[in-house]
Amino acid sequence: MKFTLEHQDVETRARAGRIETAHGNIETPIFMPVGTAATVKAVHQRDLVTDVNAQIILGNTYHLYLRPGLDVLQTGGGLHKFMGWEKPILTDSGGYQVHSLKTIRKFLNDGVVFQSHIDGSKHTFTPEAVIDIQRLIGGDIVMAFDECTPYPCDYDYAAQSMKMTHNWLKRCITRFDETQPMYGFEQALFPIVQGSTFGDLRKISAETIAEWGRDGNAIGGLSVGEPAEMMYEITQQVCDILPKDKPRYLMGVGTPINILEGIALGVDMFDCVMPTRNGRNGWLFTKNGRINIRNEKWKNDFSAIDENGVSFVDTMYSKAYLRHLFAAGEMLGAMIASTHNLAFYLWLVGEARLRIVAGEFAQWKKMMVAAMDNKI
RNA sequence: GGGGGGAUACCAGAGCGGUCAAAUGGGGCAGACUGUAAAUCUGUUGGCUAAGCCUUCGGAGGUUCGAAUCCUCCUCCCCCCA
Repeated sequence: MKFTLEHQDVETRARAGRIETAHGNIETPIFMPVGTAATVKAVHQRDLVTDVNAQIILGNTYHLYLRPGLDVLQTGGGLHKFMGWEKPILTDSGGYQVHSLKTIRKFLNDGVVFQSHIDGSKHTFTPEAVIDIQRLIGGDIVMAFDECTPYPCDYDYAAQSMKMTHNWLKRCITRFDETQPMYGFEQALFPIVQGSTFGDLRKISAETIAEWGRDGNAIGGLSVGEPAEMMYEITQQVCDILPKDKPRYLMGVGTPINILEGIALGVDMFDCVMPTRNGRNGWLFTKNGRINIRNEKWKNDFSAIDENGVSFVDTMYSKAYLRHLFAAGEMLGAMIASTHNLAFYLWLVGEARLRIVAGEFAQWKKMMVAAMDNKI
């Protein structure tokens, strides 16, 4: 994997770059649709390419390990082949499940045991196992095993958790470097900065992660409920420590405004379930703010879903029609909304890139944040 | 012609003397959602000058301290037998 920094904004820390992978290039800043279980929910792989303009998507170690399982994935030739997706894939390690499945997991001395949310069976995830699984899944970028700490989080817990994540990282790197990819193309391992909301811990963690000199670096443990300003503050602090010549990935972020702010702080990669999950729940993101398409006010509004939208669904269907689909519980509603939201997110980061290159990012960002910061 | 059952809020449907402005679903309205245990979850759903009051359980009258609940008549629906 190779990262080239192409433009550095002068007014902000924003940058434009290019990541080269075996499955094609990624122009940064980029948003990566989340496809946990070998599907970006409610969106065809074809539409992700032709309409959403996705350049890379996510998969999830924990979920894919449980279903379809490693045998199927290996026999199917890895995740790309299995799901019919030829562009890059990043797999999350299961570190987020350590956080979100806290009621059905326990820490062990050398990892975590999960009780499957599907059938209750027990499965042990060590750093080594997580690397082995990600080798088998075959993502272009794989993530180190970490604990995504909750918010709020007391200092002692955060410090201890950070130490554990650093320890796990060392073991992940050892395992990664002593094993080979299984499908004939290169994989890259990204470590993850933790430290919760504590500046001194974040500093230690960012420096520790930077020293490993991996192909890219991630910031985890944010967007878990803390105020946005706190998230920005930590992101800035960490970005200033992480190497400039490697991509920076802010995990799990966020709203369109979060993403613009993140770009301004020097983040290159983002992912979030919001465009798809909120889309399935009737929430649309637009340049002028967000709308809840289920609201009665759209009942007789036959105007395009998004007159200025870049997706084919935006002008093909009306608000009244989309509202009807949600009211009727028709699955096409979720598909249209998800496609729209993802296309908007990808447009947003693509436009940000153009503005960075043109030297007008700061001004454009200010205008966009003001325009999007409301409910229509 | 004879016998029986029933009418409850937007819909369906509990309740069968006071603890009933009335269970529960559905529908309606609104909200939440940030490395996906989510096509999920939550709130709300008679009115008002709102810790109280007013009008509601097919219609009219009655019994009772008190009626959606008991009685009488009326209207309308459904089932069974001829």
